[in-house]
Amino acid sequence: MTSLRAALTQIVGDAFEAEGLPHAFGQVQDSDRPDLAQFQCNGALAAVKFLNGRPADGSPAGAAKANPRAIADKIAARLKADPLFAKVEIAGPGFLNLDVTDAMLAMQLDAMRADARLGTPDTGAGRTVILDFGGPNIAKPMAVHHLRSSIIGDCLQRLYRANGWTVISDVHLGDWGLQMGQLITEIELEGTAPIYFDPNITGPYPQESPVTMEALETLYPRASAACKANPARLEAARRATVELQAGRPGYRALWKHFVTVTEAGLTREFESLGVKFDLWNGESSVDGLIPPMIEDLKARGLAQTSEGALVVDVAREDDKKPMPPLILVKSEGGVLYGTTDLATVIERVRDHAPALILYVVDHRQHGHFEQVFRAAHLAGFAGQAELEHVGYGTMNGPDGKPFKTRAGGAMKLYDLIEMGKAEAEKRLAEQGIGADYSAAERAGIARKVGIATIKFADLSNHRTTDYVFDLERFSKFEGKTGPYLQYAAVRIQSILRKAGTFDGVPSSLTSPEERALALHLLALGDVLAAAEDKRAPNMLCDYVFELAQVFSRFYAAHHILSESDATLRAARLGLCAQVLAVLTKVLDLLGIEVPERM
RNA sequence: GCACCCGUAGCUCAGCUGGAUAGAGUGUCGCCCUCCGAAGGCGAAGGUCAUAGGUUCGAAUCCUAUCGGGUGCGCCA
Repeated sequence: MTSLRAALTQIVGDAFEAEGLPHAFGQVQDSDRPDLAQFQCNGALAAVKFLNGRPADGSPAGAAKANPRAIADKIAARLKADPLFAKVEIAGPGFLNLDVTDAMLAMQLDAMRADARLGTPDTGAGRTVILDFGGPNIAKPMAVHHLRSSIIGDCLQRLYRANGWTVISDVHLGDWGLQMGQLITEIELEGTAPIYFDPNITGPYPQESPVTMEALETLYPRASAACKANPARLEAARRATVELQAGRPGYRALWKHFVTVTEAGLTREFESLGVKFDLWNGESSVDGLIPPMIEDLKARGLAQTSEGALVVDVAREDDKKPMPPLILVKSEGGVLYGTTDLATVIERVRDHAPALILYVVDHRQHGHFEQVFRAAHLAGFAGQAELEHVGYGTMNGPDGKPFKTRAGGAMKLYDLIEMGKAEAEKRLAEQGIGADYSAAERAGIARKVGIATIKFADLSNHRTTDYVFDLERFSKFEGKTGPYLQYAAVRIQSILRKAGTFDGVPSSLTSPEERALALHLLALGDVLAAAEDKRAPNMLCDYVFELAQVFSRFYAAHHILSESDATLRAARLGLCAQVLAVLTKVLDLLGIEVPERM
C-alpha cells in the first residue's frame, strides 16, 4: 500500500502540475507545527524561486514577479475540491497547511491492518544486498567497539529484509592478516606445540587445539606487544604470515585451530546479542581467488611494482588529498586486507550478483574503502553492484577517550551484556514484580531488557557520531530507552489479555489522542523507507519512541477496558492492537524482543 | 603539512536536500495512582544553534574565514 503521505504528495503534486508547475513542488511532509495542521507543503515558496529564475523566453510566468501566496491560493483552490481534506489553509509566506478527514484516517488504518506487511514499503523489490558487518578478529575476544558494527549491521539487515530486499549478511572474520603470523611465532617461541613447526612433518596434526580461547586472549596481546617492541619479532611474524598464506601445512593446521576455537566463542557472543549471519566467511575465504586476481590485474596493466610492493594506483587527477595506492602484495610477499577485500568483491559479485554491498565498519576506515572501491571499479570487478562504506563513530568513555574498564582493559561485549542483565534483574526485584515468575522467566526478561537497553542506547545515536559510552546511561530504564518501549508494549499486551475477544470493528477516531496515534501509525512506511535510504537506525528509534509516547498519552487520557460504549471499546482495543503490532515490528527491526510481561 | 568530520539546553544527543515559535531524553522544581501496569502522564525553568562575515524574501541547515575538538594520510586491521 502507498503511504498516506505519498498519496497526499501525489494529489498536491497533481495540483501543481495543473497550474503548469513541476509535480515535485507537491512534496508533502509532516507538519512542523502540529498545533496548526497535520501535514504541510512548502512547494509554493520553492515555486516562486523557480518562476523568477526562469528565462523569459515565452515561458508563462516570466515577466511579473511571482507571489507565493498567490500560487498557494491556486493550489489550495484545487485541493479544497477534494473531499479527502478536512482543512486546507495558507499560512505565513505561503505554507499550505493540510488536515485529512477522520474518515480518511480511519480508512487508511483499516487498509494498514488488512495488509500483512503493515504498510512496509517494497524498496528492495527482490534485489540483493550484501551486508558486511561484525568483523571480529580471530584470537581477539569481541570488545565493545564490535558492538556498534554488530548492532547497526544487524538492524540494517532486518530493515532491508523487511523492505523487500534479498539480504546476505557476512560476518567477514579478520582471519588472514599479520595477527595470524604474530600468534604463530608466539606459539613457536613458547615451544608448547612443536609438531606444527617441524618442517619434516606435513601432517596429520592433532584434532585437539593446542590453545583454548582463553589462552589465545592472553597470547595475542603478548605477541602484539613483542612485535611492537622488537623489530626482529615483527619480521618473524611477517614471514610466518607469508608462509601461512602460501600454505605451509603446520601453520595452516595451527591456524585452523585458532579459527575453530575463536568461532565457538564468537557464536556464543552473537547468539546472546541476537545477531545472526548468513555467511561466516572471512578474509581467508578468498585465498584461492587472490593469485588469479593478481595475474589478471598485472596482465591488464592495472597492478605495478612500487617500492618493492605490488600496488594498484587509485589516485585521480582531481583528488584534493594524497591518495596512496592499494597495496596488493607486500614487499616480503604477504597480502593485506585490501587484497582480500578486493577479491571478496569478485566473489560476492560472482556468487550473488548484488545490487548493493554495504560495509558496516568504523568510519576511520574510510580511506581504506575508498581505495578498495576505486580499485574494484577500475578493474570492473563490481559489476552492477554499488559499493558503500556505512561508517560509524567511535565509542569513547565518559572522559572522551577510548572506552576502558576500570582495570584499564577494553570492555568485553560479554561483560556488558551481563551488566545489562544484572541491572534488569535488580529492577524487577525492586518493583516486586517478578516474585511469582519462574526463575527461567525472570532470567529471560532480564536478558531481553538488558539487551534492549544496550541496543537502543547505541542505535538511537546517529551512527556517524562518536559517542560517549556511558555505563550509567546504558543501565537506565527511564526516558528514551529500550525498556520504556518494551514497557509500553507489555502494557498493551496486558490490556488485550484482559479484554477477552472483541470484534474487529472498523477504526473510528473520536479524540485528539486517537488522531495523533493514527497519524503516527500511518507514517510507518515513510519512516522505513527513509531509514533505509539514509542507512540510519536512529530514525527507527525516534519513530518508535514517539509512537510509544503518543500511545502513553492516549492511555493516560482514556480508560479502555471500562468504556461502556461497546463499539467504542472495540475500536479502541483495535487501535491498541494496531499500535502493538507496529511497536513490535519496529522493535524487531532494532533487534529488540518484547517479553510477555516484565 | 594536506584532507575529511564535528562544535545545538547543566549533561547525553536529535534536527542539517534552507522555511513558521530550534526538539527529545536526562538533571532541577511542581502536579497526577479508591479505575486498564507510575519502568508512566502533565506542567515550569533552561539555548547569542563555537565566532565573524557572505548568499537569500528567509540560514542551526548553503558558502568563506577564524577558534576549538576528533579522525585519516604506503607495506596493521
